Amino acid sequence: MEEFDKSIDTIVRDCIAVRVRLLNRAVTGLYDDALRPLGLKVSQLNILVATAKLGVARPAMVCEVLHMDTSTLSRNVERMRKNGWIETVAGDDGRMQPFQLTGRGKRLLERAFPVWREAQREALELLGENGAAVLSKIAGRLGMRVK
Amino acid sequence: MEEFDKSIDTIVRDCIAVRVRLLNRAVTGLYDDALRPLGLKVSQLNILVATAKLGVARPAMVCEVLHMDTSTLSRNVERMRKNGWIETVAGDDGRMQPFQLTGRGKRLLERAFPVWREAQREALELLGENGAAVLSKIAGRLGMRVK
DNA sequence: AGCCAGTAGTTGCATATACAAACAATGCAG
DNA sequence: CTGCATTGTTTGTATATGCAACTACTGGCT
Repeated sequence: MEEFDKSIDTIVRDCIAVRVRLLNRAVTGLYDDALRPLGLKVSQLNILVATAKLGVARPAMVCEVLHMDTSTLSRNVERMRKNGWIETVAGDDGRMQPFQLTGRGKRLLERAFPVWREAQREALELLGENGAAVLSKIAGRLGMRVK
Repeated sequence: MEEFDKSIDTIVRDCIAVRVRLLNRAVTGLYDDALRPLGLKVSQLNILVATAKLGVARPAMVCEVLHMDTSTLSRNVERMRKNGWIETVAGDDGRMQPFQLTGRGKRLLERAFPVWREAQREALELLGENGAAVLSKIAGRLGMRVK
């Protein structure tokens, strides 16, 4: 077999990025489908949850926890602010743009919880208990610790 | 503790989507960083590899293997066609838009291979042998089989 | 006070992603 | 052989994502 074909087969057989991205599309779709009736996407749910957990959240904090680019979050926050789910609050340092949940955002989260649980059940079925455990360990390795 | 806070903690502690998406960002970044000097993104590499493997690829086939929306692929293909990496070929069925690698696309893939290997090494370090094995099993469960 | 390096966020640009709707070609039912 | 359901792809629209460049603010150094 040609050298080229060997390389291709290696990538097809082993590439971690292909699999992670595939899994991401599948799992994201699972949650997005479930949340669609609420007009919410799982990406936004993640941010709402992080905000709820933090009380008053600063963009840099959320980005660090979620390994997300600040520009990505910036636009997400803007959309969610427009939706009335979060509101910016004044901070002592003028550079910061801290934000927190609104009452409406909190009510949305309450409605989202049972929906999330069902999607979570399906995702767990896909990954298996072991898969979920391994995933948690890897995520922890990436510094995802939310106390 | 309030019911609301319990729900939030449950999501923070267990949510599979958060972790999968976090891992996706981290791993995609790893490969994208490595491939940047080639002007190539890992998403495009995936498609080039699939195309190389298939010889003549039809959008629907690639989408099925990668669990990707056809519209997503459509735009990717268009970009890569503009870059001269792939070319559309005539098919017997007029609805289909089959495509294949160009010489230039093949040469790009050849140059990409050693770069991929290095990113793959880093990704493997992040996931661990066990993590990679578990991931493969899950991906297989999603129907990712490329013979 | 005034400059400047560092820090926090936002904006410009490009790609990635998906749902829904439009489009195009096929093939079958009558 | 004509209408129509089916199939394969593209387009419209919206969100997600990240790099690079920019803006805004702070705090220290002089």
